[in-house]
Amino acid sequence: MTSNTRFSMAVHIMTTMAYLNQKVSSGELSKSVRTNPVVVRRILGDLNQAGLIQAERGKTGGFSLARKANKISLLDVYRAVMDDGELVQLHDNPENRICPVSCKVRGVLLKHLNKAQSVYERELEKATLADLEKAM
Amino acid sequence: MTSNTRFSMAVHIMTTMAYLNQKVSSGELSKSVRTNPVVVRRILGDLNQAGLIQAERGKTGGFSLARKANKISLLDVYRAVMDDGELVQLHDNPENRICPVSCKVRGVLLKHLNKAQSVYERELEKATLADLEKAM
DNA sequence: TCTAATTGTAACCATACCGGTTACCTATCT
DNA sequence: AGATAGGTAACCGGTATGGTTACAATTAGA
Repeated sequence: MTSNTRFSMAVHIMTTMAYLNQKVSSGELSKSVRTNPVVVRRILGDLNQAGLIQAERGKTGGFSLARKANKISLLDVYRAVMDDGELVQLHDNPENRICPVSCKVRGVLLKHLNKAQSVYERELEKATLADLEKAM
Repeated sequence: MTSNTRFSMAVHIMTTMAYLNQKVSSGELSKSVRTNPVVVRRILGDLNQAGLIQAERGKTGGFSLARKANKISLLDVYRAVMDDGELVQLHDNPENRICPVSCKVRGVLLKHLNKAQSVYERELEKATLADLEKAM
């Protein structure tokens, strides 16, 4: 394991919600994703905190989208679910002060990575749950 | 751990090689990265297989860039070092055949992820080791 | 020919993280 | 009160990662 497929599952969950277009329980969603309801609820918790869904407790409880599907982008979902949204990590070994490269590389590399991530995110922003739902 | 910082280390290593502009041993490189020489050699192995560097064995052995620094992009390094170059993984739970979303989401999502990754990589392609080396 | 320095690998380890699972509390409707 | 749902904490097994040790293979040079 270790690959972090939460974003993929979150999109699956959200698309299912957009598709059904009514209140859904974590149990039902877990059947579509084919995993444990607790796993689904954990992800739904993040989506809820991000304000992308509404959660109702108690009997007859369940989850529904907080906005129309065409107003929720893949980037919204990505940000809600990925704690550290960095696609690529820097190594964090201590600097070797007598080596200029050791002191400066990461800063310079980070700028390029940030730019790349920015265009990546702008791409995710273009697609909405409505786009996905239409393709189902 | 578990974050996969090999790309960052590889860029560090390659930039150091561009900066010094002469044959370097894994021992020297490891001092700049501040890690174990074996870790450096493992990464150098990938870079070598990708044809980005040349390795010489034996006493007086060491590593040098296979091309000029302005002909090696960050994407070259990324591809050399990341086995599975996918920035984001799909979950691989089995499909629920009676649910259209379960059957189709991943395919549709994958298209968007591929497009996003494509622009990400095009961005990495723009920067070369020469650009990084100049900033040291 | 012998020695020293270096690359190339295999093996092993501790750590961290992930998704799955169980268990239980809380909230809410009937 | 009972049933059904969300919310969360705790724990587990599997696995990837970077670090480390050890050692074989290669090569230059005394």
